[in-house]
Amino acid sequence: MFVSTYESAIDAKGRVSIPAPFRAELGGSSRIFLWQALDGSGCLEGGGEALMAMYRATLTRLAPQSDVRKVLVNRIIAGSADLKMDETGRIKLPEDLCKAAELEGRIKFAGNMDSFQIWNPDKHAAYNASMEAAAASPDVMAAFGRAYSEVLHQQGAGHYNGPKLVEGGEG
Amino acid sequence: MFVSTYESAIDAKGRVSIPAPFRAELGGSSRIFLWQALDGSGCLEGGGEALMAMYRATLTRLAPQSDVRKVLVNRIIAGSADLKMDETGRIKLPEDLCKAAELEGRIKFAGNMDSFQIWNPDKHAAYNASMEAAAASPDVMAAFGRAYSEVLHQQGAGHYNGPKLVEGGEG
DNA sequence: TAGCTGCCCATGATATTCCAAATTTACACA
DNA sequence: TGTGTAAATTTGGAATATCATGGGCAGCTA
Repeated sequence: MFVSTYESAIDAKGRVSIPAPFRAELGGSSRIFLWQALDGSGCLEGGGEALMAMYRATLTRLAPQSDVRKVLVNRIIAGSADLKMDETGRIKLPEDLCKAAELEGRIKFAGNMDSFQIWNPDKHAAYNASMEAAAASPDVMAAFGRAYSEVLHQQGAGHYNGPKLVEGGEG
Repeated sequence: MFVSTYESAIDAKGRVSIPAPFRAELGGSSRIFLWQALDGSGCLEGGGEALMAMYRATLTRLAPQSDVRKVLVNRIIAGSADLKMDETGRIKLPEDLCKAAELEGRIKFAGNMDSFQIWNPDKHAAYNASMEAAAASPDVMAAFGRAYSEVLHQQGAGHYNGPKLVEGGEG
């Protein structure tokens, strides 16, 4: 799982180092997909072959000529850059994606569970601030609590059954 | 899987280079099929032998004299150009398909999972814009979220059971 | 014979790979 | 707890390979 936030820099050639913990999450593959986040937040979203395989399976479930599928295929499949990390774990960010997300100089990598995000640092700070404010809302915590309970029931017949649930990965 | 979007040019002889990543996706075969997209979007759709084999199997499942089968055979089988890439990965676009899709000068190759599309750049930009607007719709994200959950459930029997869910493939 | 087509090579631009230095982080030992 | 050593990671830059594209030539077709 992609966790935590890291800062990195774009060098003169447009290359950026993927944070080492995120690289480990890619499972040895050096292929990375990047696209503009669908929510209009202005960041890029990215993942590896595993995520793209999941998305492919997801999109295949949607009706072939449906508007929803067309939109998602356009944004995620056609809209993705298909990149390859070099030996030292760097990728070259495509010009158009940099422009779309206003990336220049330094950038932020933010974990997003199955995927990660790439942010303009200023935008990320603003986003963080809005999230911090929203987190105080009782609705948020209530929804979280309900979902958490459901998962507990589903997994262990109502009881927590070990650290495996949250640790997730091997070393 | 055909992913990402690439730009290419039609040269004086009517030739276009297939983007190298798409060539790789054709699995060594130099045979390419091209036809007008069925959805009326005005682009061409194309693929290799693998896709055509899938289509053949699909069409064979339909009742022999059914209208549906006739229509699809007419559009996809009879309507296809059967092209061969040269040594440098180029094909010659047939006149009629160029005219139908208004291709001239520069064109766009857009990945479409199992197939790819060929677009007039202006039309593609307009299509992208409409897709981007539609992507913001809550309905689209909701449909995507539901389908994604279903895939997760299918793979993990409804509970989170470690990183396998996102690793998905072989190493 | 003229035009089209397929095949070949040349070339510039771009991207990828490789090498090496600098910085940071982790670890062991005092 | 502080310090030194080792490892890993992040950088910078250059060499190399790949790719898109233009043009030439021979053979086929009309």
